[in-house]
Amino acid sequence: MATMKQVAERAGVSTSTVSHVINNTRKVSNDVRERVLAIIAETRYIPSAVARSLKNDRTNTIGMMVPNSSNPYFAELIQGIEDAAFKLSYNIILCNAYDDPIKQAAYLRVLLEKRIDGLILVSSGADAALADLLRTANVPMVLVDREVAGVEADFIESNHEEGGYLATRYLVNLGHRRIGCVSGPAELQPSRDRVAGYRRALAEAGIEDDPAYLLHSDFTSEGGFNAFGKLLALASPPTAIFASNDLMAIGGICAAAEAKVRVPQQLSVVGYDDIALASYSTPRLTTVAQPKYAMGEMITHLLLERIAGGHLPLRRELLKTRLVERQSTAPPGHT
Amino acid sequence: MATMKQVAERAGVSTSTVSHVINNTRKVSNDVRERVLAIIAETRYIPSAVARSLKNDRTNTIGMMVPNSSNPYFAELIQGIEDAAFKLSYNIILCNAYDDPIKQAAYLRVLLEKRIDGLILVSSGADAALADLLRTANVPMVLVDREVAGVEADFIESNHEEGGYLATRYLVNLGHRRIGCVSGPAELQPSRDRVAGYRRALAEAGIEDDPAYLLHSDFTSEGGFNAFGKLLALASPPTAIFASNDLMAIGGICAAAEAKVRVPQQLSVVGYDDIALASYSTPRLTTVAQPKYAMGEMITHLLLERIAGGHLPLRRELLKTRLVERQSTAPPGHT
DNA sequence: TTAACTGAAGCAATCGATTGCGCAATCGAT
DNA sequence: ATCGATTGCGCAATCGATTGCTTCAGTTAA
Repeated sequence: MATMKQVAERAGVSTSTVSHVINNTRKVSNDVRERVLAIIAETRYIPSAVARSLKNDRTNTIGMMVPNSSNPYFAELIQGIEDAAFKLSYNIILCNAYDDPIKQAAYLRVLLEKRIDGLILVSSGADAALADLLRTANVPMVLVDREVAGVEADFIESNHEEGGYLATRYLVNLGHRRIGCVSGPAELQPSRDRVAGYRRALAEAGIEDDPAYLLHSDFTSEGGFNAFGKLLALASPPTAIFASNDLMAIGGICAAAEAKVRVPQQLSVVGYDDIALASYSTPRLTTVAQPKYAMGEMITHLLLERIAGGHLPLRRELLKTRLVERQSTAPPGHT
Repeated sequence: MATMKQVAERAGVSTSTVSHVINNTRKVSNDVRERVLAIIAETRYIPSAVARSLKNDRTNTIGMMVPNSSNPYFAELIQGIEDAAFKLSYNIILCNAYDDPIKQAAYLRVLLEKRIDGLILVSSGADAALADLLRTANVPMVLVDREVAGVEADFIESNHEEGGYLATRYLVNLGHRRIGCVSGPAELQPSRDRVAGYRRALAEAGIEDDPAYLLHSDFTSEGGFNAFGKLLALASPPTAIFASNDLMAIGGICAAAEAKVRVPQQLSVVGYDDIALASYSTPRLTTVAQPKYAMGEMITHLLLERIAGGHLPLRRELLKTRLVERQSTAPPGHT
């Protein structure tokens, strides 16, 4: 691979000049500029970002740590982020922590060695050491969905409580009284928030909340399948279920079908996230939409502001959710 | 951020020594080693991978270009790759080209500037310039699923023709004669291969293949929805449809439901890819499984061999597919 | 006692860019 | 013709590691 020095020699100029024609950073005579460009084309020279980064102390790279990019929610979120980043000429290094704090810490270390300019973290859990590392690394950072104890940083999430509330209230308004909830892992704050919203809607409707109707599961279709199976096997099963994400809802609908329970006629289901597939699953899924793409853009812009520096106050964004009515819900007893 | 030089000074040794204790690359007395390690811990020194890369000419980073990581097929493939890479201490820079050759070229350029050690490319189309760039960049590379004209590189894909054949033969064996096919974009070789397999199975069964039964669409659930809608609106609609990926199959099942066509009783559907959700969609989707995770591992290992160098012969791997029978298929006219 | 070794650690060049400083040539004005 | 201003470029230090070569002190053998 050609280097700038070689280009300079062949063009009979100094490396400064080559550098300046590449970066348009000071006036170069047309004559020389064209000569240099010709040599660059001829030698197929490609500047080294690593050398540049060493000098500049910027890599134009941002690290993105997520629990699992196979979850469409994260996949779609990543898209928004990556799109926005691309426009601003930043690249994304993607890391899947698989909800494993050890793996997360290992990745984080690598990201810091690679001198990422900023970090987007959807945490898979963190101990004191991690928080300490994060704090002293002093890398611009935005936290998404899950806060990290002991770390102060910009934080973005959608309003999970409101989402849970909207979903449940919708079911209540349809006339349901026996409303189950399949929540995500109990230790995750978003799960808890959604459950809180669920409870608020129940309370508001004067419905006593039956602990048997609340199950925790992981955020997978398999988890949803199993949890729905349990709820439907109850002596007095719910007539509606709020699932904490669309994957679980879809898995749950499968469980219902196998239990010969028809959705939405005998069981209404509301999901969460509004992944692309929700519009085309069978039946089309009523769900709480998180503005994923917009979130992705906002996350990116927030992070880049942080990177740009200045002493901005800590930000905390709570984005609105929205109920999308489709066909997995109906009044109870409907046929 | 502390530098190695600062660590060296505080420990009263030279940077060489610090470097050697960090990398375990030559003997250092216990005395000195411990002193250095103590200073490293105290100053929270983190070595700079960018400086190291400049010297070493290796970044331990591999670039991954895919059309769209929101497609669960790619998302799951990426997981396999990322997992394997992590174990071998490589990181992935993820790039979504969105089937846009311009964007792909722009990304590629950036990846080359960043001096990735290797490239995994699921191409979104390439012109001569791109092929030229790829060839002269001379970066270790493995192509996945889609070849690039004018570029010689290792190539991995699953046996799409066989997959199409397996799916269709299965439908034939169930007794179907009117079998539709919703293929992916016509310009993609995997789409064409799957269609070829479909045709082979039809021919083998002595079924004339009706051009009206073959539709092309993009690889999304929306595309599948629309295409199925058209097939079902035919005067003599198919009793079974082979969809070229699971997203399209799921979207198609939604279209069937809205057309009051019951799956599998009135319409059998076979998908392709076996994404995680296929097991839990309604009905559970019969599909052709691609060994995504294994492919991901193989891709990674192949690429790392390439990176390690030596003049290995060009490789070309065609992985076996497998039909997974679930509940979206049944004999025709079945009730 | 001395020459030959061995073990431990330092020196300094190097990787490929960026950029402040300085120099020479040309220009315009008087 | 002279002088200050302007234009166009080159020199060389620098970013933070890695590593071949050297040096120095302490051992061992003769």
